[in-house]
Amino acid sequence: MANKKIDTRRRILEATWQLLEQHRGQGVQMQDIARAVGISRQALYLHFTSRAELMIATSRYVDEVKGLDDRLKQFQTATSGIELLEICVDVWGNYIPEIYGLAKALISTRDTDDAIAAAWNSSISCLRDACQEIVEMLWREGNLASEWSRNDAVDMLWTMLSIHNWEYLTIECGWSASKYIVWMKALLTRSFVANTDKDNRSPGE
Amino acid sequence: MANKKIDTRRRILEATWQLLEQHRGQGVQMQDIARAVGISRQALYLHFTSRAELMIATSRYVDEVKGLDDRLKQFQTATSGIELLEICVDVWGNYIPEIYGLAKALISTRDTDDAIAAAWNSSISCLRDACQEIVEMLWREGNLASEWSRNDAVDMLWTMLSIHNWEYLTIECGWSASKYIVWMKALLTRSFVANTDKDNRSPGE
DNA sequence: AGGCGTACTTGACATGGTGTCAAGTATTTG
DNA sequence: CAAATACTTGACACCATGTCAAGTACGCCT
Repeated sequence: MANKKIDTRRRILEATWQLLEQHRGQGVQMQDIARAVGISRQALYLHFTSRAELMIATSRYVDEVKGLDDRLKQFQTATSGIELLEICVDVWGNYIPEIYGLAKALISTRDTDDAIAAAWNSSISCLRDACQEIVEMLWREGNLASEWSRNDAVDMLWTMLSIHNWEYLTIECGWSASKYIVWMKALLTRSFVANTDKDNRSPGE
Repeated sequence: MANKKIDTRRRILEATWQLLEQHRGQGVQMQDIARAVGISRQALYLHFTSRAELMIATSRYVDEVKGLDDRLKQFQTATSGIELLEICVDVWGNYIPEIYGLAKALISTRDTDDAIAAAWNSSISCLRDACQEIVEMLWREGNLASEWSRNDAVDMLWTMLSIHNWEYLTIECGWSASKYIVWMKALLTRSFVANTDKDNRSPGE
């Protein structure tokens, strides 16, 4: 069958992902990946020209399999900016644990590899888009907290949702993934939404 | 003079810091440091047993020279939790640009080197302490936004002030250091302080 | 069955940065 | 003068990535 090569390629991608997740993106060598697949180290280079390319391909593979894009489509069910914000934190907060290792590996090498930096940016651009949508919707409703310009709000919201912040809270502070979701929602709602609960401030201020 | 070695050591630390800042903590090799000092690469090992030790020593040197600890002593002038929070963001926001390169270098190697991880942690522990103080003071005044437990608030506040967030906003989003300070203050005040401006909620809820 | 191509193996070797070692040198100090 | 100090130089080991050449195992086609 002509598909043997394609099949091996897939097994490499799968193994790479698994290993990265298991080791939180650190200390995974070409050696280890080859061993996990059951082929020689050199054979990896028959499928990917370099470690960087393998990483990028893995990122694309995971995008396909896990589909953050698709998940964010749940957005279409939202009827308000606040709801949009909450769905986004839900989706994102549930997504991160599945790709954390890979993400960490990409992030730590992007400083030295432009191709990886580009791959990473394109892979999370949909999060940035989501932030934009949220801010836009809040603003249209007059619910964007008054002090924020729309651009600044997008920047800040996007920064708040960075994987690093998830890492600090869950790994360093020991929060569970669901605790992260609950409190990140609370923080973002307080920070970006003008009218919370009974609290009725005039948007003028 | 018996101080020649000590003097060289100081020049190495200074050069290391300079180079790290210039290159944002990336791609600085032992080679480059030696060249900057005007000694041979091997001579570095007469002063520091490894790259990691040099990094740690540099971190301590910068701590001494720049003294985040001391700067945070301005805290004693604060009369309210809100003021404390604002001073903290001021001090921290003005401090980060001076140590960003070094911090980035430490952060990126701490995953693989326990000694560096420990050094980094101890070096920013005073920030964590400051967060604790702020939350404590807000809470005593009844100004800690009601939904937060004190521990969770400290975790979240500390996360918000991470260097990564500064990096995202200034380097990726192009914000100036002072814009960071202004908006980070705005965000944190909105997020953690119960009574902003004319808004007078009972602290009970 | 014979021949061919694909997918892989094996061993060797280049590269680049870190770290070590031994021998040598220049300057200072008692 | 002699010994100690601070450094130089050249060589080499280590480790992960990446390359190369020669060999092998297997399926497929006629």
